[in-house]
Amino acid sequence: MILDSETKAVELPEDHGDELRLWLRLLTCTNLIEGAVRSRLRERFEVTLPRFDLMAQLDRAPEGMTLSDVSKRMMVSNGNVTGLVERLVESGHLDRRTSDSDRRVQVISLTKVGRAEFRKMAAEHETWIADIFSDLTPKDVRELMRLLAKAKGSAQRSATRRTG
Amino acid sequence: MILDSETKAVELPEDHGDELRLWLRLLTCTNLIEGAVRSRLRERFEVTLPRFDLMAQLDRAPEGMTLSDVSKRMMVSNGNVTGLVERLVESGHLDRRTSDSDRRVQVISLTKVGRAEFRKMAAEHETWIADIFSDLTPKDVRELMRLLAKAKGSAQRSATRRTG
DNA sequence: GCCAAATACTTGAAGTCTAAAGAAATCCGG
DNA sequence: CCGGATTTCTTTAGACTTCAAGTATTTGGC
Repeated sequence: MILDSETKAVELPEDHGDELRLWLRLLTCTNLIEGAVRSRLRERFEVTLPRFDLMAQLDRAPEGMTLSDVSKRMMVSNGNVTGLVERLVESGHLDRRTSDSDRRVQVISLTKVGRAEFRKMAAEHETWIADIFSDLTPKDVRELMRLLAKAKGSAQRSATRRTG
Repeated sequence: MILDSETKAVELPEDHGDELRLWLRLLTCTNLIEGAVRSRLRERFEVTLPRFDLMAQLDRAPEGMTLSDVSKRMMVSNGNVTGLVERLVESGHLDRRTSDSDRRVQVISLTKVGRAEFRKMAAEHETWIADIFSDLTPKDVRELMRLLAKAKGSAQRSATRRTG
């Protein structure tokens, strides 16, 4: 057995328990925070997390974004964005117009009302996040940023290996 | 202004941008991995992530779990678990029985088929996760585990402060 | 024992999400 | 400039999710 393991003559089931535990912890951590943010958004502003996220994307793009861009940025399906935008246009938070140069493309942007509401929510949202992470030192934050960036890169390369 | 800032006589808007960026990175990282796992589960086993997660919980509890326990562990609502279990019982992966000691309680457990199928999926799942994190050194993994544990604790204390 | 409170679960309405198929417009090789 | 490939978006079916309200059961104070 030791020989096998050293020579790699046969594939023994390797132990990947640590990676699995890391993944579960990452997931738990994210779900915990996501749940807190979700319920606070609902309580304080009666808005859902997906709507807030969509508005956050648009707040950074004053000239608007196409649905495809939003879809990529938010890492959700195209069809999902269609419905989400539908409801936000309906409620007066978003404007939507067909691109002049390409009639397939829909460009969406925040309305004045939408932007004002988002800014109010975002300011408070930022304090929630700060409170949630308040036990972390600045060094912890930097270190987490660094390691998560590395993990993200690793995951992306893994995805590339899979799909080509 | 400097005086104000030092004496804390007035509340200036503090900069929590780092924490916000950390949260966004955490979310991106998790979504990326979750998406990869989701599509692989679908491709290889035609199973959804929530079903896999539920079976994973039950695999660790040979004697079964109550719906409430599952709900807490998975951090999802009770109503959600009801539907999820419904479909897995339907497909023959889960057994469900009413507790003898408390007729409000439903105890669910994996069927023989369900357990066998899960074990097969879990083995492969573990290799996916290992591949996704393969650029991380063992030290990176340990460090991430430590920092995420700290972040989790911080988030939990934050939630406690909010709800009492 | 009785009854209010708490607990465990289900149901219902609305929203979010995916994958897959379809419609419309553009692109591009010939 | 034609026609197939590609891109962008919508639609559809089915699953998942939350919250809130409702049902059944147990618990605990009296």
